[in-house]
Amino acid sequence: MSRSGPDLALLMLGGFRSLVDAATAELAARGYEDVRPLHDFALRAIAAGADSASELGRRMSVTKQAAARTVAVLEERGYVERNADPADARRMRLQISERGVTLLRTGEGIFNELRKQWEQQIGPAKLAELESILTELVGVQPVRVDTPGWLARDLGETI
Amino acid sequence: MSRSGPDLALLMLGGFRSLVDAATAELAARGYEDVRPLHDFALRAIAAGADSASELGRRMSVTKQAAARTVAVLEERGYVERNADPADARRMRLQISERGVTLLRTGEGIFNELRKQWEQQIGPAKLAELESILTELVGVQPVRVDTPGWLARDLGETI
DNA sequence: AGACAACGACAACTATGTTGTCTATCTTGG
DNA sequence: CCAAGATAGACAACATAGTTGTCGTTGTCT
Repeated sequence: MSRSGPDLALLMLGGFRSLVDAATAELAARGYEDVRPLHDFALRAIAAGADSASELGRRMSVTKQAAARTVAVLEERGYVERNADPADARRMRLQISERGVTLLRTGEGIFNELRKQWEQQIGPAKLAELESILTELVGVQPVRVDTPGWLARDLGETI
Repeated sequence: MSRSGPDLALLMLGGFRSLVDAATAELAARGYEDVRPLHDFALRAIAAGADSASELGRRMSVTKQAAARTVAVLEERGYVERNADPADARRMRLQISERGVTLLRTGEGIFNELRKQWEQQIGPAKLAELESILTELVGVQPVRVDTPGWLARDLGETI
């Protein structure tokens, strides 16, 4: 009780990490060893309509150069495809590959399983309350995921 | 309602970022422009008893080399002092400087203010509930802060 | 005394970000 | 209808984290 401000921040970081670490480890176990959380977020942004590197950069609040490099990695690993845009010769249209789609589905499934585990741990009412309070505080606007670094690391091994 | 697993993770990330971004910006405004969240965490670990680079590395779940570099930065910026340990010639004893102490105090105050803002926004009962639920889920064990990258970035400018 | 462990330093590498510059291409307004 | 400006993507240089591996010095323990 009477927790301090810093503790509150750390609690939320802990919750986030707890989920993301577990999800990353599980993804690795299912054969997606080359995926970092950052890649998942980028892929989601592409799925949500960021169909060019520059646009992806905007959505992730990152420079287009950084976005282009993330795209290059994703392409190299077979999660997205880049095709020339027939309507605009400057652009390379991004498309999620089949492998990318199954990755997204798998990731979503894993997160949902983790959420279910939490639900069993504390009960549906409390989980709903947690989500409701967080939503009230953080808002419903999309969270910025311009989150380089540890989000980008392979956390599975370090546990 | 019926939020998904990924959303839950993002909500907690959002909450954490919201606090940390605001705190970093406020610290910068108060004259601590060269401080990243990572530095604050490291300083707290040193204050909590990590009095050598290797020990700091252990506490932050990071290699001693990485810890030594963080220490070097903190020393360069005047937040910690390194003195030869009279009892062990291999070690450099870490001590938080006066400036470091005031930084820690200031940071703590800012986080507490932010927490108070949240309290006013949603009411003390809900905040207590939030903390209680998170504690139940995340546990009381210290959260690992081996969090390179965006935690280390100067988030104040990018808002 | 000798074997082993630990501290801190150095070097090389990875991953992600940034700014700045450049070319090619689109768009728009006089 | 063409010149000026905006935008897409690429390249290069650099910053800030992290990692592994190696090494010399110093403690510790049998």
